[in-house]
Amino acid sequence: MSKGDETRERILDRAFLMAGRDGLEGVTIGALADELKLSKSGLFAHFGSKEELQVAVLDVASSRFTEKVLLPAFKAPRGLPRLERIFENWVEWMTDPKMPGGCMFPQAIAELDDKPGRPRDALVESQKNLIDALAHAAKLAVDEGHLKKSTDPQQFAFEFYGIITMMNAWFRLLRDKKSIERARAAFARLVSSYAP
Amino acid sequence: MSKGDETRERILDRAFLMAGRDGLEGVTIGALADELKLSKSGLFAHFGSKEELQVAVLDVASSRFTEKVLLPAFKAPRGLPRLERIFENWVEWMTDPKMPGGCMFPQAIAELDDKPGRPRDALVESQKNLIDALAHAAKLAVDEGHLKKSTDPQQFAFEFYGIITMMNAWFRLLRDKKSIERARAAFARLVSSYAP
DNA sequence: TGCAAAATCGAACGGTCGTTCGTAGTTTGA
DNA sequence: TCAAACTACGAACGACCGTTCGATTTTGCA
Repeated sequence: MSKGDETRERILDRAFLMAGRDGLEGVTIGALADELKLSKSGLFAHFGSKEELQVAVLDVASSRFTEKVLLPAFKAPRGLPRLERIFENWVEWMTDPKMPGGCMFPQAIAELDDKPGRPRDALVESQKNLIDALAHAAKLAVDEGHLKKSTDPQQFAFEFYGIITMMNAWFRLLRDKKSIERARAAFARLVSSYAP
Repeated sequence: MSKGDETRERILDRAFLMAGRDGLEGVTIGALADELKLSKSGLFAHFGSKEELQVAVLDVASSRFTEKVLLPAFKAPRGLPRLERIFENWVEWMTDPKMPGGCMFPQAIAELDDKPGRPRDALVESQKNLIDALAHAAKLAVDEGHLKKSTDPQQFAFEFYGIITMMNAWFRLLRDKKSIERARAAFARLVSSYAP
């Protein structure tokens, strides 16, 4: 890997954390350069525009999410066990102390939902992929007979994601660790209400 | 009402809308002054600091929410009918075309959750009040025999709010009108899974 | 080892940010 | 009616924003 690519990775690694704390718009070229002891112009040259930097950060975030939450769950058998693994991995991701500012996606969604552009497009695509992956896992659970036949996988994914989203909001804003147990209870109830 | 108070209301009314579109941090003194054809300094004098302006906007938002979503629901009989009214009022609030940028709370939560200060405190308090109001309405539904006795009202409020939050995210980011129907379906399932 | 290419830098740009201050105009109550 | 209080203004501030550009250093291959 060339020196330039190495630097680029270092930048994105830091930007990824910063985005969780301060939002995508809060990832500032100057602040980023300071933290990494680079010059503003040197850092800037790696991306050419702030918009490209944001897209790159979003790409990093979604590939890390896939790597930490989705892929490991494939080691669990398809169906309910895999859904449960996704859930637990996701909880861990959202509360990971190595990401003190938390996951950047909720913030990015709020920031970009009314702001057309390449970053928004990138976010929409990654969120659609995520939802599809969830719905697919739910479909497998139906096929395995773990969820009842009439289950709408997209609806299941919607409710699944909603529980996680709510947990994150309470956990971050209210600093309420009970939110994790609440989320687990909600997930259990979700699963049982779709039971065959 | 004095002239000054009138101006202050005009400012907050516009700021309220702007915050839904651009976030609390995006409510800029300069942009706000331009839209209202006021001078920056004239507008600024009404609040004394940006932080105070943010607190004022948050206060406006939570009192409008109470007025539009919670209070009208008191006309419905306590218990399930009232919960359903809250839900429908809330859906209307979230998708109100008179608030083109949507509700500012999800954005404010994401923005402020890692940023200590008076705006965060104001937001936390208003969100706690909201949750308590929801939990109280759920408690009444238990008392009325509309939900089973073992129902944890706070847990019910958590899941209720989660459905709304998810609906909002999909509706805003994916521009998916189906999200409203998904939310209604999720709410129905929530209620039925807590049925006595 | 030499040299082109790649990477990084420093200085400067116009713009916008929140904020301060002295001043002018307008409302309001005695 | 008249002065005091209130309201709004314009100009300027230092700080930071993203971005440009030419110079300088570092890298990696022939």
